[in-house]
Amino acid sequence: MGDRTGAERAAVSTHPVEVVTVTTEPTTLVGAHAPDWGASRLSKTNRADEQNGRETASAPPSRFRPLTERNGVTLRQEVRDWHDLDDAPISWKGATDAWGSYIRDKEDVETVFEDVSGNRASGSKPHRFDPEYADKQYAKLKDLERGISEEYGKRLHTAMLTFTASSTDDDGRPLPPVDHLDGLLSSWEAVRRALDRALDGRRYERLAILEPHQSGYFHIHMAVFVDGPVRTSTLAEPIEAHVRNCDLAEWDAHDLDDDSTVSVRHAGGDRTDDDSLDELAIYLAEYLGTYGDDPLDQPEHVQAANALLWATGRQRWRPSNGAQSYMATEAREPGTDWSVVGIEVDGEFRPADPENGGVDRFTTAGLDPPD
DNA sequence: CGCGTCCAAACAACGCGAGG
DNA sequence: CCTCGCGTTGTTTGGACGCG
Repeated sequence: MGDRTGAERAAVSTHPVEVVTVTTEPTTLVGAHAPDWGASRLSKTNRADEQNGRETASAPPSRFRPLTERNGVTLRQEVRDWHDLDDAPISWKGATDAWGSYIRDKEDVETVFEDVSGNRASGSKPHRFDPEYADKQYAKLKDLERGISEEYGKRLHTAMLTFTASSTDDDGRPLPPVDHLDGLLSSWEAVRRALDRALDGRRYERLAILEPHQSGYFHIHMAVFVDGPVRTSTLAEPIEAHVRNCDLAEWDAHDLDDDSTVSVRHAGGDRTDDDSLDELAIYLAEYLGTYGDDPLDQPEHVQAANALLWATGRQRWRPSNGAQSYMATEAREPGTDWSVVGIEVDGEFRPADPENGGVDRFTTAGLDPPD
């Protein structure tokens, strides 16, 4: 990883002027002047151009679809099509590029802070696409494994459920990716309810995660941890609920006899059974940190999928509350006496922009007639 | 009664900001 | 590196309820 970072830094150092410029306007970038930055920052997109230049030739048609064709979808300002009079979104490919710019700007800002200030002011918090964040998630996953296996002991059974949705319309045309994602999740309430009722009276936790397919479209993997034995037929109920309630879900993609749809394992049976849990960890870890330190080094379809999460604000991990408590990282002791810094607040301090609490968004409109 | 949705409260995530 | 706060959005949860 040191090599990659080194090469990256070297690349950055060849454009010192641009880097300095960036630090002066990190807020402008995501603020009111966002419409301009696509054009004014072409010089900054060198790395992306290299990658996209390679990918463009083989870019699937889906990348040229708009993010959504529906009204009332709230997305980041960065993926707004400012050339359109209506509030329409840009293409999937454009959104992926915008996501890449966002990632790159974060890196640049952090780097320059260290260079200029000299007093190690250190960069901002890592965003959720940073490998550091992925490391934390992986650590949390291991905490979940350990905690739940200790708690359930030999009774622990694990299951993996897979939920998919067709990424093409009736004519075989690739769907707008946000519409596909929303469609995929449209059955979520029913699925969760079905699972809860199917396992009524039994103790269980779950962790669902959105994972990109090779196409860049998402599917859902749900790990279920049950205190006691479970039949596959029991866990087929949430699958059935999904197919019933998700318009894009087809039965042929949810074969209940297929191990990839529903698989149950008795994790606590034998002595050398940590395999199944490790299998789960490895399985999920494939999408966490295996592509190196740089989010922009990840495969194109992973970046495209991340761009969707970024544009929509969707969260990738969907743990049950109980699972979440197992994943809680080292709760801070309230009794610890550490010298209280106490920011100079007492009502005096106010943020520069109290109006927006984080991300600028817009809502699509005028795309098609409402039902 | 099975199934699905609607709702509100509570919690967590996320992106921003600041300090030592 | 660590620690905070703030504001908005996303998600879980369980009760309630409508429907066939």
